Amino acid sequence: MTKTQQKPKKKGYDFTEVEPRIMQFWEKEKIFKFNTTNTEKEIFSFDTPPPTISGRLHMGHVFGDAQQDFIARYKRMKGFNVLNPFGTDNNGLPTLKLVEKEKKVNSKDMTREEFIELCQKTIKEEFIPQFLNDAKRLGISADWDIFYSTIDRRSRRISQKSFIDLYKMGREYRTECPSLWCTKCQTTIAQVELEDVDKNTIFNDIVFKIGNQDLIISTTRPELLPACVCVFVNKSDKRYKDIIGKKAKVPLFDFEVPILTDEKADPEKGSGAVMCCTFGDQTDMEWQKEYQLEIKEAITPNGKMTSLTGKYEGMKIEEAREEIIKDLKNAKLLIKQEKINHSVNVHERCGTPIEFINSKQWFVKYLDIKEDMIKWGEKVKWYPEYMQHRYTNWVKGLKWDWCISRQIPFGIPFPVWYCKDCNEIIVANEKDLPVDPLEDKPPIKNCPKCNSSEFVPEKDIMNTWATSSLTPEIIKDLLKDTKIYNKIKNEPMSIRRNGHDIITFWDFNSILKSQLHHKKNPWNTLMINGWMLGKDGKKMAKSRGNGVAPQDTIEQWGSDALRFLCATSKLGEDLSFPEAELTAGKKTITKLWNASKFVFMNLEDYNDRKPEKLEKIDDEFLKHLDNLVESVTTHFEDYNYSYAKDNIERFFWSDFADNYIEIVKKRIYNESGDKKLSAQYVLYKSLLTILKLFAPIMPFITEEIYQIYFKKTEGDKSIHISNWPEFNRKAKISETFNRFVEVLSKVRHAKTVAQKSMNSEISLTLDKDTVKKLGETLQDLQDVTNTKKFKEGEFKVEFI
RNA sequence: GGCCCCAUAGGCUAAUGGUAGACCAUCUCGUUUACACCGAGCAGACCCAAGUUCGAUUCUUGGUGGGGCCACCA
Repeated sequence: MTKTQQKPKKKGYDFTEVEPRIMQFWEKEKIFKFNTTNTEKEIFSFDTPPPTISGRLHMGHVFGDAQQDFIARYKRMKGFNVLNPFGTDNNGLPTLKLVEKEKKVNSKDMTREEFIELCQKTIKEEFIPQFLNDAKRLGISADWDIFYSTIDRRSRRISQKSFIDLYKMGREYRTECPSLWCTKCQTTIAQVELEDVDKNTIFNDIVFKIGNQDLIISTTRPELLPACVCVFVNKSDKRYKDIIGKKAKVPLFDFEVPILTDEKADPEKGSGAVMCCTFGDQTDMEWQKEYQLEIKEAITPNGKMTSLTGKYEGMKIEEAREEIIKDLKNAKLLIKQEKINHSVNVHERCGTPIEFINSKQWFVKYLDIKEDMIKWGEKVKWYPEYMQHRYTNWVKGLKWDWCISRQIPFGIPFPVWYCKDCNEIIVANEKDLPVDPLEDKPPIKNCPKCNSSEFVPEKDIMNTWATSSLTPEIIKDLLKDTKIYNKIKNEPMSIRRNGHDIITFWDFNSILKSQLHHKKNPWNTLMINGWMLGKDGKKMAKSRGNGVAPQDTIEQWGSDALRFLCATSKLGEDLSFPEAELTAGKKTITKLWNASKFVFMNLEDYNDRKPEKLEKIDDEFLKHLDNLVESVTTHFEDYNYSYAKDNIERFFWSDFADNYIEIVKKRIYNESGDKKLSAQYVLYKSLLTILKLFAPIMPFITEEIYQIYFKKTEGDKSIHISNWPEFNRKAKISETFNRFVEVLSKVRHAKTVAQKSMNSEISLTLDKDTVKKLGETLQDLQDVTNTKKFKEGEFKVEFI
């Protein structure tokens, strides 16, 4: 191959070279560093839900993170001292599963300490660096030095302290009660971790005997027969009038249960008679409480039948169900089977139907303060506003206190021991935190109640949200040794941004904890983002194959283009991955590059001077620019990044590139002195303004252009810490500019219709009124339309 | 069953009590002092019904469709 055949050097904008370089520049120069010594500057702080690291950054992260970053960059340019920390969530089940899979280990074969160590090591070395790199590559402007993990020492300490404080406040209690239980994960789960799944099942009509009389009971769960404690019928149900108060014999198990009445027994459903087992479902539990029914446990925590079930003991739930059905058939006690489809509550992580298992669990008590919780939600500024309904509806629907204990080996332990003799609860001293009761000794030698010296450690760990709900505390604690700490420690953070799917998780729990601890909300504002859906309008999922990997998109289109796409939909709304926006974004980037190149080609003799007097059309254009700045600023203030983007984009393409540049071309080429200088001044100023307005959305291209052309004259190290453009509220737009553009487009139309080129020479006739309106700008109009002969009269375009 | 959001051209979206503005795609024409990742231009849309109104895409109610949350689910 000869030298002449070498690949020609790319002359356009090459994001593959620019973006990684700019990314390194930001990091090296610490452009996004939170100033911890300047206590004067107003702070704008972000509390972001830390992503669970279970692989690489995905589109879901990108969509929300990008939207937050638009705001972070805007606020920074607005002059705020922006606190934009970054955290990762890795103290829960997903991390446990990930590490077990990745390291091919079983957590049960290891001590808790060993496993936690392995988790932290694996996550820290193998997952977090890659994840953070992806986030940096997207241009997330976080201060990477302010970093936490929800399992690190600090988080463990804060989480345990929160537990102890709430316990001392009387907000936490431990009790034996039926809890939502996953027999696969072998842990209690919270209401919010449930998912509905439609399942095909069989509705069985089973015969109970009342003396010689048959009573038909319909059930989907015959395996719970041994746990049956009574039968309910509806008072109004005439069929069963005579049997109320009598006893019914449970088939196969031959024990008798009373027949009671309750409004919840629906005569329309099944036979109208329902068996109550403790605990088959939530209604059973409510009945148990209401009627003080005996508690019978048919299922063990690992999903097997108990000794109560006699010959079925040790079978799995499904096996026992099949066996019992078989035995009922043989005994001729099963008279009908009907296939039905009903929805079942399952554990969202593993899909296992949940059971209610009686066990000792820790709870945060909050059902008594529902009214307060609703009020606290009202004090937050919600963007968009309607998202508050989701919070309020959730609080209104709460039926359980918050069960915060989990029976998994990995997580933050309860800082609790129990007296072996009297069960007295011993909590750790605050100064010893974090502790692991399995390893550490209790803070006292003898039980204060019974003087016993033997203690049993609590081996459960706390639910991950018990910790994640404390991220504002964790973030503040990271800054404990800095000058700025006093300024932030008692103030709510400025904003939390997260997806609408976790309003009931993080937002709710965070508000609750902050209010209980400090009687204050954790932040002033909530910014709720929607989801990035697949191209088919459905949630991106591996199983659907509609996922798009951000790494691929960035490689092919660049981060700016991907961010541009993320700015398409309104705040809070879901977006079906609009591939066309990548094209639009890329075009805009190229156009910015070329327009800048053009502007500076013509500014070589400019030297940053301001003309004595601006040409009329230039002055008018600046007023338009002023209006643009005003509207874009307003939109960003309301977190309406999509409107902001739309406004800038339109102005840049249409007003600036297609019109203004064309208008001043001739003047710049042919004139000198103020006439030329006026155009140069406005080109410089308007291009800089456009770049600044675009900077929050497309940080890389705007930084590159700034560095090449503007840095020398403007002086700021980076466009992202330069000042946001000011606007003049008095900028009233006269009719001149609009009339000018109107005539221009009419001439262009005429040329198109005549199939002439845009710079074909013409003879132009304009009416008197238009000429008057155009005033001094007439010459510019003649230049841009390439008018060689001009006269007054009825509008006409003639070709020469 | 209760609640929330959405419904505009082929796709994605905007504004508005007086019938709608972009962008992508299509089509036509043009193209050399920034840009064929270009320019100019044509064509194309307010889910249905009732009500309020001089007038509704916009407000109200109901319906239909899509998304979500909650409850029920023997």
